[in-house]
Parts: sequence; structure tokens; C-alpha cells
Amino acid sequence: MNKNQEYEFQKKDSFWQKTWEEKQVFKVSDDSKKEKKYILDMFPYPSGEGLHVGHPKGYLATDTYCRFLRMSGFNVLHPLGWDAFGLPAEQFALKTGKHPREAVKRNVKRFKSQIKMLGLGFDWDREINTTDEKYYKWTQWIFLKLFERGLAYQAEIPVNWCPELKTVLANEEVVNGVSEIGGHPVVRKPMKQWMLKITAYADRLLEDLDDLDWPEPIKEMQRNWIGKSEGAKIVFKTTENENIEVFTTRPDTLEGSTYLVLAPEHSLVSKISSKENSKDIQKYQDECSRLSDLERTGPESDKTGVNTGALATNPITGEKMQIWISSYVLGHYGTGAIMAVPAHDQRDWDFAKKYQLPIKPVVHHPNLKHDFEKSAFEEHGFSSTPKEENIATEKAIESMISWIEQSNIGEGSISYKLRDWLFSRQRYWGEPIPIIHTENGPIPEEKLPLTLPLLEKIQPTGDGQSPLALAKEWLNAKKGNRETNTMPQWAGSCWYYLRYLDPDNSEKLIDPEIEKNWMPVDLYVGGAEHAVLHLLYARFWHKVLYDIGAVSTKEPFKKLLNQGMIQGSDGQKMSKSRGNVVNPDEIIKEYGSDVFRMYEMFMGPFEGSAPWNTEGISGIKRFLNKSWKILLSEDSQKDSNEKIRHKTILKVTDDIEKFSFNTCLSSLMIYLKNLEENGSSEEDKDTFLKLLTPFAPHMCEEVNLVRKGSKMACELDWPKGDAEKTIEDIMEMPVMVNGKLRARMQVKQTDSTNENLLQEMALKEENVINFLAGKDPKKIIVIKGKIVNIVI
RNA sequence: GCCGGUGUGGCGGAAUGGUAGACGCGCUAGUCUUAGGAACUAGUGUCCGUUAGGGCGUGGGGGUUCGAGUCCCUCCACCGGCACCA
Repeated sequence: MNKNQEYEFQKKDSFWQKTWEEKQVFKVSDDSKKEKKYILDMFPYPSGEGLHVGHPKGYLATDTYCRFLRMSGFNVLHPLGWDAFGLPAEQFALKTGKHPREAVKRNVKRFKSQIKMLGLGFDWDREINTTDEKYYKWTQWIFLKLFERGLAYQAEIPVNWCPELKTVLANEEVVNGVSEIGGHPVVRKPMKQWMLKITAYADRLLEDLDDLDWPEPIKEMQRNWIGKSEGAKIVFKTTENENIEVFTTRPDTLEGSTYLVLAPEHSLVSKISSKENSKDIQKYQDECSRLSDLERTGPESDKTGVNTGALATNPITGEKMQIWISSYVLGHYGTGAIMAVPAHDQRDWDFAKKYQLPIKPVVHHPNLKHDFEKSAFEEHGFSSTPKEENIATEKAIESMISWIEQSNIGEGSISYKLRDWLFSRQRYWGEPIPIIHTENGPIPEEKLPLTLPLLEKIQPTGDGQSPLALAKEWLNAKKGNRETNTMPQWAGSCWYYLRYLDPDNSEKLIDPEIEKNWMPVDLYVGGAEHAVLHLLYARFWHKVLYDIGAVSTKEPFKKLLNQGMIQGSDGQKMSKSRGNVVNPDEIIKEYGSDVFRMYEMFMGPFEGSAPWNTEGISGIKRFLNKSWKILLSEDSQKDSNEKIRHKTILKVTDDIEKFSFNTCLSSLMIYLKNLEENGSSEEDKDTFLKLLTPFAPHMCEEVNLVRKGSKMACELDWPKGDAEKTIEDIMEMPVMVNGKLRARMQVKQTDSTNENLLQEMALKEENVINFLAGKDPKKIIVIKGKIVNIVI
């Protein structure tokens, strides 16, 4: 190795990657005296296309961070595995004619080799794969626990059926009326399905968000998704003595309620409808049930409905109210019925206008004039009814709830937008649901895993049955038929972070001691697109596991960060179809992995998105080449960089912890420039090498080897910065006149807090004298050590 | 429509209420070279000025402050989420 040569990035990469692996540098032990850190990446779905440069951004950041933490003396767990069940793998298999098991095997191999090329320090001894029966045994085990606790149940419900994919989809997997995967149309169809009762945990999922160190927008999205509304349930009696229960958040407007609306699918509709209306009613119900959610939701004002002919009584006024059905009332929310208050709810107002139903204002606001002919008045204000004369809305809601409760016609109540989780899929490539039917009972725990049979033909049947229904041998258990539906893709990812901790345990999901040692995850990094799917499901399962004593923390992920996307150079999302994909293999082949890693970290803030620009890489390459030369150059005789050295240590340390890698690199560049200009001491080189190691691990190992370091570079101790040593003897102090910069003074550090002296000096500045033009300053503001501002 | 987020040079981006544009790309000029898409040096927000210096400038408008990219109000644009949730 000749220090005058440029560093040959590409050639050394694989050598150091192998060395790390052989020396097991990234293997983590459970018993260490060091403080633990559990850093987790959202594990990848190994698709057939391999990685593009955007995929590894999160892994690069966590790897850099973990290398920093290790050097800082922590016991760091950083594992990776594969989320490999589910539709994409199955669709890929169907298209290519390969069995998904084979496809997954191949894709994982490809992904792993790409990831290894980046020099990422994962502990591969803990690798897991959701399609491994040793893994999904425990996914099934958790399902049994859910079943035992009544949290998994079957129901005949209208579901999102996708004829193209031949499976049902969860609401969250349907976007704008088409499947999220592939964009195929989705229709409504009643089917018997497995559901998970996530709604039973709605309140806890909502409340425990408060204590999480997550990006506020993600927490807000989960709050909105859970959608808690406080209000009341009120029972209306029909003239035929049927009870119709409605949910409202504005019980104070009860007196202004002039009609009722039931969802078309409400169970009382056929019972209360008058004979002459029943034909229209049925026709309308048919129409609604066939329509997808998208079709059913047209423009908001375009409301349709049919009068049932039945009448109810307003419990306060005793007035008769018509009862309608309309698609704008949803069967699955609240009680599936509403009391319409057209004066104070725009939707009701639209409907009332269209069908000429009465509009009766009961809330006013003295400062807001309102024309009820034009729209509803939805603001809070004051009640204007004989019963609640001039009471503020908030108070009126409370007092009305107590009146309702005293009158025995209802109670205060809470509704959630969150719905139970549709958990079955009519597809082959997923975890079999461990249930035997005739007994409708679970498979006993000790018989798990219920393995997925190796079928030749995995095409979905299209009649709503899973391909497993055709596996005759597998289907028939001694005591009855097996459940043929499989679990959705999200199942395996709900708990994988636990399995890394104890990947080979065949007796338990996880050993409690080990669990206590590592949980919770200190930092979880992944894309924001999982804000309400994976992250909510995983929190739900974790809370169930907490309730059965399998884990010791209420929440799995203490801190969350979302990496921004790397877009194509056209500013669009990187994708094969847009033809803007850049492959990391090519970049690494040309520049080496250190340059690639550093460039991705240098591109901008971690949580931001930015377009890929291959031209920009050259700056990083230059920087590393210069670093190589400086690190292997002759020592300077004197140590002239102490101040900048300590400044850099403090800045880099601080910024790594903030995941602000771009500014870390910028301060390293500044430090390097100083070393080039002033010469570098042994201590400078030591420090610079250590600070650079997490970012350019391969080159730094090489430098360390040439410099004959006793340990490996990645095992060196992180340097300590001393703020005292960064203080400059002479500082520049800006002088402003009327808030505009007019001069800069050189001030001794010791004088920088001397107000009188600073004033005096500032007034002597030539340019300041010019601007004063002989006038006396009105006021002089001196901020010690910062700035002088002269006001005239 | 509702809820979030973001707007700074040609580009990616820096900036605890205190010198806007750090750092990098690109560009311009130069040095070295047979050559260079290599390396190095200098310059680079914009307008005026030979220089000194000055005017303007962080999406638009207003405000608070000695001082605002940063705080407040309002409008606009783009991105993300939700979308008849009573």
C-alpha cells in the first residue's frame, strides 16, 4: 500500500466486509455489561426487482448510527430479516410460473448480496423470514391467543372483493376504490371472514400515543384513523313502538332534529317500512349493497334516499319525524342511524333541501349572522330553545346528556372510526389460520405449526375459496375440515421485532429474560407509508402480548423516524415503469460503497426527499481521496488545530444523534480543509479517522491498518469533545445600524462581554460613523458575545 | 372539504430570534498537462459601482421586535393523509 496512491475503493470493499464477518464484529451478545440499544429497520419485502438506490437509505443511516453507538460504548442490536408472505410474492410467482417459495428464496439471496455490498453491519445470526415455518408457528400461536381471548372471530360481512386478485382486501388495502396492489377494481360482497377485534384496543392505542417519541404527523394520522368522537346515544320511539338508537356528537341539537335516517343495511329497515314504500326501499337497498364505496360516495351534496313511511317522535318536542334511509348514513359507524339536524349539519341540510324536510334552528351565535336558507350553521354558539335557553354549546351538550340519562332514553357514548381488522385472505401464500371447522375450534398449541402444504397449483379459485380448499389431503383433519383462508401480509410483520431477540426458541415466542433485556426498540426507522397500517397493527398485537404477559412493555417502538424518499433524477418517484431507476450495484462498482453511503447521507436531511443526482457524487469522492492522503501524510510538528478539532467532535457527535448526517459530513469537510492548510498532528489524524469511520467504514479500516492500529477501526473509542477548548482568542463581532449590518469588529474573547468597551469600539467604526452622519444614537443594544446594534 | 407538512441561489441544502446562502454539485477564469470528464488555485444570490461601499433579497401581503428565513395573522403554490365517520 503506497500512501501516495489514491485509495482504491472498490477493491477493498469485499475484503473488509469479509473481515468483519469472520471476526463477527456485529454479532451481539445478550449478556453484556454495556448499556443496550435496539435499533430496528422496517424489514424489506424481497421483491423480484432487487434494490434501487432509494431502498437502502434507511439502512445506511441506521448502520452509520449503530457504528457510532458501538464506538461510544453501547451494546447495539441491529438485525434484519424478510417479510416474504403475501400478494406481491404470489403475483410474481403466478406471473413467472415459479412456486413462491422458490421465488422468495431467490429474491432473498439477491437482496442479501446487495445489502452486504453496502457494508452494513447486521447481525445475520438473527435473520428471520416470515415464511419460515419455525417463524410462522409463532404467528399462528399469537392467532390462537387472540382467538382464546375472543379477539379473533368470524363474521358474515360485506367485504372488499377484488375479482382480479381473487381475494378480499382490508379497507386499508383499497385506495380510491381499487386495490392498492395492482390497482384492480374492488366490489362489495358479503362473505364469511375472520376479523380481529382491534376496536377493543381503540382507547389504549389512542392514549398511549401521547408518550411515544414519534413524528407528530404520524401520531396525528393514527389519532385520525382511530377517530374517537364523544357524544351520546339516544333512543327514538317509532309510532309502532320500535326503538331506533342513534349516535350524535351534538345532543344539544336534539330539539332541532326533524327526521331520522337509517343506513340502508340497518336491521330495522324492513321491519318499519310501510307496505307501499317497501318496493322502493328494497330496490334502493339492492343498489347500495352492490355499489363499491367509491361509487357510493359521489359528490357530497348529491345525496339520495327513500322514505320508509314510518314515523318517530322527538323526545323533547313530541313532534313526529319521518324516517328515511340513505347511503350517506354508514351502517358500520355509530349505531348505523342518525337524528338529522338539518339546521346544524351540512349533510343533513343538503338532504333536507332535496327532499323538502323541515329545517329548525336551535343554536345561534350573537356575533355571527347566519342565513339558514343558504347552509347549515355548524359552529358552536348558544342554544335557543325553551329547554336550554342561551346556554353555551359545550354546557348544553353536557346538560342534555344528563337529561337523556335521567329520562332513560339514552346515555353518553363514544364512537370510533376504527373498524375491526379483516384478517382472512383467499390466497395460498400466507400463514394458514390454525382452526378446524366442524368443531369450530383451534388447533392445540402443541400441534403448531400448521404448515402450508406445497401445492403445485396455487391459482386462486375465484369463487371466494382459497386454493387450499383444493388440497384434499391437507384439508381434512381428523375432527373436521381445516380453515382454508390464510392470514394477510401484515400478520408476520406485527411481531418480528420480538423474534430477532430470540430467533431459535422452539419452546416460547421469546424468553422473558431476553425480552426484558432488549425491549423496547429504542429506534425504529422506516417509511412514512406505514403510518396507519403496519404501525397500528403491530401496536395492537403488542398490547395483546402485553396483556397475556408475553412482553413487558406497553409499546413496542419508543422512537420512530421516517426516512424521506430518494426520487429519480426527474424528481418523480423512482420506479421501473418511469424508467428512472438507478441501481446501487452500478454506483458501487464505479465508486465503491463508502462513496455511495456517504453520498446518500450527504444528500440532505434524513427525513426529507430529494432527487438522485449522480453528478453530485464526485464531491464525496474528492473528499474521501483527500482524506486518504491527509490520514497517511507525514505528521505536522505542532498541533495547530485544537479548536477546530474539538468543534468538529462536538458538532459531529451532536448531529449523528439528531440523524443530521449531511451537516456531520459538512463539518468533517471543514475540518479536513483545516488539516490541509495547517498540517495535521497525530491527534488530528486519530480524531479525524474515528469521526469518519461510521460514514466510510471500509476506507477507515484500511487507513487504520496502514497506520498499524491495535484494534479495528470500527472498535475504536469515539473521541470526546471539550467545549472549553473551542473558544477562539479573537472573535468577529458584527455591528448593525438600525438592524442592518454595517461593520465587523475584531474583538478579543475576553472583551466580548464588556458592554462599554464594545459600544465605544462600535462607534469608532468608520462605516458606522458614516451612517450616524453626526447624529446621536437613540439607543445602543449590546448582546454580549453576539452583536452590537445601534439605533438612530 | 378536513387534518398535517413544505416553500431559501442554476441544483441538493446550512443557519439556539443576532453576520442569510455553511458544505457539496454545477458554472466561470486560471495553473499543470500530448490530452483530460484528472488534480490544484481563485471567483460565483442579484442589481449599481474600478475599489470602498451601497440598493434589493428566504412563496405574496401585513404584524411583533433594537433585530425575523426563524414568532404571530392572512393569502398562494406544491406534497402527504382522510374523505358523507353524524
